[in-house]
Amino acid sequence: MMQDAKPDAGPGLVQETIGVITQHIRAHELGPGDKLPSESSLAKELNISRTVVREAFRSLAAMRLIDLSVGKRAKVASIDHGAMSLMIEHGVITEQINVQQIYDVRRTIETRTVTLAALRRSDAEAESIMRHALEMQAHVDQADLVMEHDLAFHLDIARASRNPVFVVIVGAFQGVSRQSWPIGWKSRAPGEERASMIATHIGIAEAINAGDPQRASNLMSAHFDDSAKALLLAGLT
Amino acid sequence: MMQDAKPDAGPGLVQETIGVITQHIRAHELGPGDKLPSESSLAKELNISRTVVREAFRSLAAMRLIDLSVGKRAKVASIDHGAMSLMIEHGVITEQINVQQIYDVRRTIETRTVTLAALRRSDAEAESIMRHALEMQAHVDQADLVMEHDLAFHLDIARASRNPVFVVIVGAFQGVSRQSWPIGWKSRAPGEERASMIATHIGIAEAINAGDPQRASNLMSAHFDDSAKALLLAGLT
DNA sequence: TCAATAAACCTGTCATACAGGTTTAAGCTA
DNA sequence: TAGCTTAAACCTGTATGACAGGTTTATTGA
Repeated sequence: MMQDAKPDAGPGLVQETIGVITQHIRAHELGPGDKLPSESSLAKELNISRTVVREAFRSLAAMRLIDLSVGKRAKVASIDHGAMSLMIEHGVITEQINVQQIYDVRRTIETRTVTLAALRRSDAEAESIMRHALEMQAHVDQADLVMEHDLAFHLDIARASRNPVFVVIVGAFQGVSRQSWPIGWKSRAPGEERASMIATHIGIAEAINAGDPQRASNLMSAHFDDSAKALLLAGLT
Repeated sequence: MMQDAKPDAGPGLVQETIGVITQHIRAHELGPGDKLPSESSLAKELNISRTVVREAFRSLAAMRLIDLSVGKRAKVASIDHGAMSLMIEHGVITEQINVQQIYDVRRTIETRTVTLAALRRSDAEAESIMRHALEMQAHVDQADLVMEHDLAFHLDIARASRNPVFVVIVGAFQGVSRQSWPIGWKSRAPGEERASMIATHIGIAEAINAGDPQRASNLMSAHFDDSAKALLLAGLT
């Protein structure tokens, strides 16, 4: 099926094996859910040890290109933001990225997703988005609930954009957002300021429901201006 | 230093070990270049086999959170688009993402990077961007050269935005762009159409150099409209 | 003091083994 | 013969031990 991997010192056997596997997916036009060869069969075929194949599989699983589970064969995976989440978190932890930069990216992406959502959303999507906004309002006293519905709100909007790349990117930022969110929340005074922040979410949901991309986009942009400012006031560079 | 990993069947030893290592980076505030414990010492410390530690290291290396090299200890890595490139490519190959969707994301991101570049670029950056545009013009007969300078042009603009997240995202799309670029190029008639496409790049470079974010952004947006249309005409969904 | 050399350490790969989980095949029953 | 049960075959997760190089550290000799 596939040729032997050359015993090349350069990239390393594992790296080459990763290449062989991705090539295999390409060549056989595998899609999500399709099964890959077993570790042992690959090892025999490529004349390498199972150790190497395993490390290649692990690498691909780390990038979420394949799914592993015990006893069963590896499967081609659906796209998912898990790996990208970790990368972003790592960038923040090692101080290569700061929170303001993330908010700039989020604003850029999400003013687009909200525009597309207003144009393309299904009725069910519009309703789900609105529901999250209303839940935020209903539980304004429970920060954790507000946060979860806030995150779900933004992710649902990305989904309604019908572009999976936006979904992945928005999802990828949720990990770090979970950490900075409480800071922004605390920096807003209970009462007026918090209510206004939630009102903006409801306004966005209404604009999406009304199919008004311009208004949705303006509100989203204002929301991010506001959030970035709140974090800045709280001392988050 | 760290506690034993519980023999939990749930996430698996490797997954847990990945957690331990990222926690270690966090706890010790390690930055890019800092060294991690050796495989054997980690294995002994966590009472697990070196096999497990190795697979955890490989996973982190696949996500580009750490760098491995033979003989030397693993180091914390700088952010880099390698893993995200593979993820995107995988999404395209498995038909979970199409080229038009990628162009929408690129347009969204790059109308922002070009705006920031016009505001923040150093003189050296403005010059480098312009140079790539001029090289495209100078080698209009050699498609591969035009493409490489085109890609470098866009990446340099992202760098000039001074936001590493944009750089990673733009870089991540270059892999797939390399595959669709020739299609778009061929769909443009030699002479007028190709010259006009390159002229747009020069116009963008000029706008960045002139510090005119509005014009830069408009030109970039027009460029992506044009490119997406060219690919559509060539039959690329 | 400094440079050459040896020792200690480290990663990459291999072979083997075994405990479970999963799929497949065989066999048995009705 | 159809359907269910059970055993065999297969597969992944983890452990152990081994050895070839590459790298760092310590030693030694001038």
